[in-house]
Amino acid sequence: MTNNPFQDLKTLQVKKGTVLLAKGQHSRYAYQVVKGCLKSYVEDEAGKEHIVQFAPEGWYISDMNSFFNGAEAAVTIAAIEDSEVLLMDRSLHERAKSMPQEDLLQYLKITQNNIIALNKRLILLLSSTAQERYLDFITTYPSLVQRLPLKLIASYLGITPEFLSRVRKKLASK
Amino acid sequence: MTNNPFQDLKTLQVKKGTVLLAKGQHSRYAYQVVKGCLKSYVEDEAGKEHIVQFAPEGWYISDMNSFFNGAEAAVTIAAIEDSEVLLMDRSLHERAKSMPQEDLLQYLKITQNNIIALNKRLILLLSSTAQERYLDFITTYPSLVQRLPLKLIASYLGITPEFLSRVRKKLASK
DNA sequence: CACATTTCTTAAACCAGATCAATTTCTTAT
DNA sequence: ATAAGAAATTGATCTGGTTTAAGAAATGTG
Repeated sequence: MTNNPFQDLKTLQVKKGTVLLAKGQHSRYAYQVVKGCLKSYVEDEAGKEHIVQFAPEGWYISDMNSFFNGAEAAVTIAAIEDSEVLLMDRSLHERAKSMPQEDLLQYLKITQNNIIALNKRLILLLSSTAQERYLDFITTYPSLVQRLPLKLIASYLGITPEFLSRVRKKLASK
Repeated sequence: MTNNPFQDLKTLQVKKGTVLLAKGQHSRYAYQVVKGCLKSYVEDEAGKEHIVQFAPEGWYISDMNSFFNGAEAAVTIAAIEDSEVLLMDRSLHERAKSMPQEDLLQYLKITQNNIIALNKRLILLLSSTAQERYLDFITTYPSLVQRLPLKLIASYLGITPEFLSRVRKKLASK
């Protein structure tokens, strides 16, 4: 995002694997990724990780319910590459109240795009097979396919790495 | 929602089954439900219906990508009960640009709550069994459980009516 | 009221995707 | 370079949920 409505942000360098927000914590920050890539995820009872979101360069990531409403974070946010992130403090969000109209509208726009993306993902999960979701992923996020380990993509798609491997094999044989 | 930022809305009475927005159309309106209940859904290749959202009294429903960005609607919106809805015209949304700060913030808040709910649903779909999702549904939307046919709830949960029936039988036997 | 239509349930066969376990790449650090 | 761990593939087996089909219960409608 050029022309960021939040100008006075602190930069943070994090190593791959660093946890920026752990489930259950109260989130003080939202993160904008300048370089590298973050993920947010939940763990089920069996300890299996399910990826909610990837955030490569230019993307925001946070636990919105925690960041906006002070709730306990439902997700964990961690770096999957060495990354550089901008910290957007809750107080900055509070300051939205006194933000210029134009910045507020841009903020609103970002939020709306977020909803649109979430809705698309929801529809895919509800109505498509694993193969269809994978095909959508590689066309929607071609650069991420190159970059991310397949097991993370599988987790995002809601399938096991083993099954993704089979899906890919089947696609390759065509 | 009390204190609606959009005051000058037109009311519409619709019979059960009425389609307010069909997939592929350009959505002119977002709908606020005053009475009754709407649904938005997609159909897969097999013609099976998958419910994206229910909108009972007080809820908003629209195809955001169509409403905000003029895209073709991905979902169909229809009444599942005789309903009364408020029409929020695109032009009203455009007028956000000249909206008082306070109204814009309220608008933003609604949008953020929407994201939070979508995220919760996504996490449930990714990490829970059909039974867990049903249990969450009956605690989160107890009034809808009374009111809606089970086959619609099954569609919302991402399972077949037959399997929901089995889940309920299993739960009842405890 | 009776009849039609839709909804809900039950059961058996079936399938997409999971699990478990072993093997083969691919990374990464030393 | 090489060792060691992590990622990816493959095969065998299993399971949560689907499909198909049929009957039972509820709901609407002339």
